[in-house]
Amino acid sequence: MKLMILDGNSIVNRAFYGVRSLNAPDGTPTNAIFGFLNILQRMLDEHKPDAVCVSFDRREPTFRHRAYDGYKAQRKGMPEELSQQMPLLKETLDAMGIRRYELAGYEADDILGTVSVKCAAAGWKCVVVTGDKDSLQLITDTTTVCNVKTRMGSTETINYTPEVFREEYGFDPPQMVDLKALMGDSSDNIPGVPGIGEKTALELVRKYGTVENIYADLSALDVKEGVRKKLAAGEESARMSYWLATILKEAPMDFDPKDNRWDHNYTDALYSLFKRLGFQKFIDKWGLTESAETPASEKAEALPLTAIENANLSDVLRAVEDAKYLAVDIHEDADLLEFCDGKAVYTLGWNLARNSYQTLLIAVFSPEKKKLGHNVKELMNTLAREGLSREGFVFDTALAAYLLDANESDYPLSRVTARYLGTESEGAQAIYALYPVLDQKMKELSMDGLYYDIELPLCLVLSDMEQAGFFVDRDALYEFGENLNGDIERLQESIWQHAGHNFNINSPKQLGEVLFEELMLPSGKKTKTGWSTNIDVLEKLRGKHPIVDEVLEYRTLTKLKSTYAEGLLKVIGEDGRIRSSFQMTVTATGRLSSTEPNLQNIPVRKKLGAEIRKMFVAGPGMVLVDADYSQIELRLLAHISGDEAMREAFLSGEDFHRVTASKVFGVPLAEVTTLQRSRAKAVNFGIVYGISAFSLAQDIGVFPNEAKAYMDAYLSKYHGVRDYMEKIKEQAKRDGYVETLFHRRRWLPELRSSNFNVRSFGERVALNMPVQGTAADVIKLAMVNVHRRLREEGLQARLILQVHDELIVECPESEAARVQALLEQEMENAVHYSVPLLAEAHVGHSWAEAH
DNA sequence: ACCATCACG
DNA sequence: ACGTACGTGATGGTG
Repeated sequence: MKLMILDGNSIVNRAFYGVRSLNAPDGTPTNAIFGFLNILQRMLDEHKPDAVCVSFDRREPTFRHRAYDGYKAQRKGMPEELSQQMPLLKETLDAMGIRRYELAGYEADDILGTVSVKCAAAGWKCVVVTGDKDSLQLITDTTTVCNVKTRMGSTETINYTPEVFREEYGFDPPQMVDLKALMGDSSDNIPGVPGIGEKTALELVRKYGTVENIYADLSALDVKEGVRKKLAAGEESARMSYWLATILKEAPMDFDPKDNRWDHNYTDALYSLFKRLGFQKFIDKWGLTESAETPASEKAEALPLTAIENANLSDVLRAVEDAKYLAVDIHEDADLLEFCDGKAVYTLGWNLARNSYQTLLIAVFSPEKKKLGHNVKELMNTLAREGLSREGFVFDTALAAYLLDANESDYPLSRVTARYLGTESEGAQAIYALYPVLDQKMKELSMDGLYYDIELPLCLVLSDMEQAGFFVDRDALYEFGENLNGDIERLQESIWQHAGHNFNINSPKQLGEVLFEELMLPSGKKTKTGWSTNIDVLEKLRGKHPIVDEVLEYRTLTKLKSTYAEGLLKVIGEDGRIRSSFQMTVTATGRLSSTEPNLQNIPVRKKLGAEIRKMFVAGPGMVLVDADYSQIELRLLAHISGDEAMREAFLSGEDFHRVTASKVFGVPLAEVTTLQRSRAKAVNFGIVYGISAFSLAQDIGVFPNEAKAYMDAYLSKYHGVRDYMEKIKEQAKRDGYVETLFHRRRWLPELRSSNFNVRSFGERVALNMPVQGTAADVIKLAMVNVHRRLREEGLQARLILQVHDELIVECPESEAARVQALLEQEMENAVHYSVPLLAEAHVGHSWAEAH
């Protein structure tokens, strides 16, 4: 027999921070309950226990508080959003028939300890489910501890048996107490020994076993003097911590595992409770049915479904005519057209619709008819292929969901409804129901301007760009690829010769073996799944062996051959144009991305690669106009931070990297050397990314202390930037998100991580996102304005590509000068900030020429 | 499916 | 003491 006990407080906390923003239809937050149930379900599936129960902390002080004033003194109360979910969670467990245990004066941990011992006495196995490491001390042959981690939305578990524990820690489970006694635990306010961190504590426990042994004879320990001193000074604290960290196994409670037997014995109340919470997912999954007492008003309202094929067409047309707005859903793969006017859902096969229902389609997709969609840009592409109008879209539910949380990997309708309606539904009715909810949220978060004036109008701009495509000189590209063959083969032969045998040079594994084991090249240190052979490593090996240069060149050439020559040739259309797809809901910062193919990473930095851009050309009789922003991110940083020195540098019109170099190196502007300028440039970029001195050093090839001196000089000259860096991190920690000047938001769950690296990453993102994101907002706005003006002014010019700070327009030669001016004007005047934005446009027949 | 690598801003 | 720059996508190798 097996009993599973969950550490209620610990799991609900994990759930709260792991699942964001979920509300019941009445607005009550439900994310913690939802997450808890997901974890519970997973644990039930995984462990298949015969009995289940949950332990909770109580508010009253415990025996530990009474004995030690500092204990959890600084424990923060739960966030309001979580504490209001606790009674509902308990109600849910009651309705599920799962027992709860709480004990005044004791913690949930003590209940876990006591229950695990009572299970053992009764001959039961016990599984303790918790998100904390403390309970690992309870592991025995009959008690396993299942540690639950939520990592950015997904849940991972580790089942600790005594063997697994020993493997990871190098000592036995009860010694967890000794470890905590030495290292302490800041979240529980267990002090440990001042000055002793995790590393040292682990080492001590592995070597000496217990606190008792360590203090039996301090002088006999084989440790550094400093450690011995800290141990001596901290003895009292260590003994107190030992006691605080020890989980009690004989809390005064009546407990018999038999009383907790559970086999999906839900009560009637569960259905109506889940209805109230909007947990349709669990109602469906667990096959819950309505009990007699559920009020009729709470039933889900499925609108009547009309199959248009069998209906009176004039009735349908009248409904379309009368509708204030229509939610529209097209699935070409499933051959389905569906729309909803709030009163009924109408369906029709898409192929049938496009072949035999033109009148209806024209009515539904007339520019005047207000429409809602999910992924409107895709919908527009479908309509464009049918020659239908793409105007009149007033809402895109996927786009709104992306603005509300840009961290999701994608936004299927079912996920969006689950999150914002609490019911997992799909189709036109779901889109219709989402509209008022998401529109309201846009306004609440002040995103309505960004949403309605930029993102939504951008759908049509991007749809046009995707339709247009970029003309490519197919023959030249083919020849370029073929011309690489000779060199690639020559390099391959020579590399094999050096190695003394044939091997796959494209395999980092095989290459690593050749370089570092056979040729015994030095400093093959970087490892993860083997030797690292990336460009940084190889650059350092230059000159040590002729094979190195050859491998680097081989890599360059094969990259060009496979990704660019062969890769692009595969996707050139019959008309000689390449049509990329621009993704609006992918990046966390608000940038676009480009796929199938990616036209935002066409080579330019190296000479040979840049050849490729000569093959991206204007169509016959046309030219390209290419405009890019000059240092838009640094200009925005100057504006956002309000740094006076940085603003002045831009206003002066001088070369900004040169000015920076002059400040950092303390030399007159005219005396700045090329090297100084390039280092200052690296610092400028690094600052935008939230760099460390170490990485800057790595980047520019100086010692870290020198890099640090540069950064210190930089931040003292641009002290507004330093203040901004502090301020934004503070704000991000307080609010849990950062935003752009247009209120585009990025949530930063990383800042709450207990992992140093994850947290540091969150801080760098907090610095970078407002800058990178605002630049994305600005160019998107410029695109919308450019697109509108080109049409208003009756030009044939068309936007065909955006590369983050660059726009490319294709137009008849006769329009070139006008388009050039128009682009510069719209890009520079998209916004007016305290630092001017500069854009420069060039005309040419190829991308290389116009850039 | 995941990693390593490398192309871009 | 940690481990070392933000944001993407395509490719080839590997298990």
